Amino acid sequence: MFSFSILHQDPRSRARSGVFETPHGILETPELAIVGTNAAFRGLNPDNIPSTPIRYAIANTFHLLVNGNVDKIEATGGIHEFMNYRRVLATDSGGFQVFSLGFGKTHSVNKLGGGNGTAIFPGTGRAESNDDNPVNITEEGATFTYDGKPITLTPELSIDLQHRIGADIIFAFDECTSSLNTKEYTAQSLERTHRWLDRCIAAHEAHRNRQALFPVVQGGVYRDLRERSAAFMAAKDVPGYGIGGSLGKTKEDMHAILEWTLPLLPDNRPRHLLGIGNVRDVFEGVERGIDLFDCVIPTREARHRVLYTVGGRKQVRIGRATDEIIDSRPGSPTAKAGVTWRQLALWFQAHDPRAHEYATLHNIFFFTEMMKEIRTAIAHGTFAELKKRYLTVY
RNA sequence: CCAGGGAUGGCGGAGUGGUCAAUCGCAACAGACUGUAAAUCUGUCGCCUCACGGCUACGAAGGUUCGAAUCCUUCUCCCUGGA
Repeated sequence: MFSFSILHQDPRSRARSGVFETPHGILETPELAIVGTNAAFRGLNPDNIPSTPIRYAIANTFHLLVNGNVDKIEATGGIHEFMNYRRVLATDSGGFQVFSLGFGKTHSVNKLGGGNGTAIFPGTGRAESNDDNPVNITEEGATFTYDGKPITLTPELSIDLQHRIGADIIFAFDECTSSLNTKEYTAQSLERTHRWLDRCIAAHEAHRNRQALFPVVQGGVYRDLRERSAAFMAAKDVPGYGIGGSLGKTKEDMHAILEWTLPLLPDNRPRHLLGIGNVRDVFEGVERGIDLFDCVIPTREARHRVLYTVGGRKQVRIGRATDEIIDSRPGSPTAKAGVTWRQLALWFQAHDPRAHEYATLHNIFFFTEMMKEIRTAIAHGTFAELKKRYLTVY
């Protein structure tokens, strides 16, 4: 169970394609997980999930917990059954929420960039201390205030919840740091995340044949911390790895982080770059040896009327709409249903749920096709050409 | 025909003598979004100008006033009751 085989290695980069065996079938890599935080893909009618080309999905332990879904999932016989999705599925540990509902919230930072500017919630700007963090992080775990009530997530609880949820791949409970944190804080956090990892591994021992536990490399933008973290995790007997945390303020930062850490991880294990990416980042990640990704972009931007096409990102606007089918390639959901740019724009205008449905189906199709092309290109030794082709418009 | 009510920028709908080119919502337009606090958020949104500023505007025409989307008169149209 959970064996990973590399099928093709790109001769000109660290890109590789492979297969990861799981209880819900083989996961061909590289692949991008579609995010279904609360055991549902936002915008999609659950009835459509089986006919979707999704081969990898990720849900979220924290959100499933606070929404009262863990018990329901357990009662249904697991998350695959619960969400009517029978392929490979992961759950995030809730570690990202330690950041996104805590420091990230008060300082309007995301895991990329330097805070503010792109964040939608007004923040207080730069802060060096962690004192005003609404999430209280201690050695034991992290305490959130949710609906006025405290909720404490510990490594043991996160793992137990993830057992009950039943995804194929689960992530260790970690703290995701941001670029606003100091190196001192990042180092402390990193050490704590390492101690948490040992607790996660211990809590998971009895389930290791049923679910794959991936530790998450942290260390922010600091080379020595990243290397320390990667080395610490590489020494663990685990079926795969996550790369998480602050990936810096620029693309170069993210590339450097990958170049520092990936060579330190066992080559014969899949590496999942958490929360990334857009088209460009997927190519840059694959080129540096990333096998798995997950990102809200395909689904979120679809709801925000951005569609991904072979010609680049395009916003759905009635003023630019044509009577062309959105994507006429084989397997395209908009081709199958005959959805034109104009039709989709009219649905958005009327707040018709089909707008979200087809925009989301389309973006999922686009990213799924792109990942397929990446795998094929790696097999044929043409990854560099494919990357170049995509990056002229992305 | 009588009695009421109403006509505001693409639409809905505030405003009821000056601080009104006119709150707000929708639509439109230009964007943002990277382990989902996100069907969200930011900006523009009468015309001319980079801007200062100018011009035309609140059904129509007159009038009162230093000043009117706001008050008065007449007209046009719409809605609700009653004949």
